[in-house]
Amino acid sequence: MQIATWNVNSVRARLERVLPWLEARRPDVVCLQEIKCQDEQFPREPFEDLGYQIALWGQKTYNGVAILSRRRIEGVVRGLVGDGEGSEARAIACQIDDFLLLNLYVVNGEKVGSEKYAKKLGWLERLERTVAERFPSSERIVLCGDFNITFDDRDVYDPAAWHEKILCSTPEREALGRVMRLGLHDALRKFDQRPGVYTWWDFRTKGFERGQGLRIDHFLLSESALAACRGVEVDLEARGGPKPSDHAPVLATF
DNA sequence: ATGGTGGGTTCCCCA
Repeated sequence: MQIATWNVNSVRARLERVLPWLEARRPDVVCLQEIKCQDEQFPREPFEDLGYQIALWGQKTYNGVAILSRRRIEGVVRGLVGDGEGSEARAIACQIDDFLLLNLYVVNGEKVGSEKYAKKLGWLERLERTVAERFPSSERIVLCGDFNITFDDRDVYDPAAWHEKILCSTPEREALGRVMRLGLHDALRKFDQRPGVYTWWDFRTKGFERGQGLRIDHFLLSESALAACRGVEVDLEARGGPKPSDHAPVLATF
């Protein structure tokens, strides 16, 4: 079983990259973030034609998350504990086989100390409550998506330049750490301890062309899921070529 | 220190 996560930065704008990629890689499950469309605007047919069921929580213009699965999707839950009417579409959960899956698009936070930064920390607190209440660590838990947080300097191309900047600040890392402490493990680090594994590169600075990226897309697994995990791979090829997303897909094999 | 690009919307926001 292979599960992928990919911030596609608009599913409609990315169709010509995502569909051939699905045909080539054929992952069983794909968690998409930033689909940037409402439910009724989601291009269902081409995915269904490839054999995928779809669970989604769309939103106009911003955010939006979707789960594609070749295996039966059960028990779909949108949002986090404490989400109200009008909450942003940033989280969707379901069960597939014996995996409890939570697909996340964490608030970016813009700038340390900003209003959006405070919102990010508040959202992460609700993520912590959600995992504590709905994702018992005794189960096979898979949290994946765009966390918009690096774990440590190995995830950052220029740690000095990014020191205490957004995506790298101590309060963000500690907030994510409190989620991890509920019994989750950073799956990539089971297989690769080296610095320089990145999943996102800024368009504006031509980050990918310069090899300047950050690792902010993660697979966080409970103990039993981690034990079943056989590998985690970033597909760099998908970040190159015409009209790419600014994120590469990450695949976990079980 | 600033702005660069890219996506979606609507005359600008978000990343």
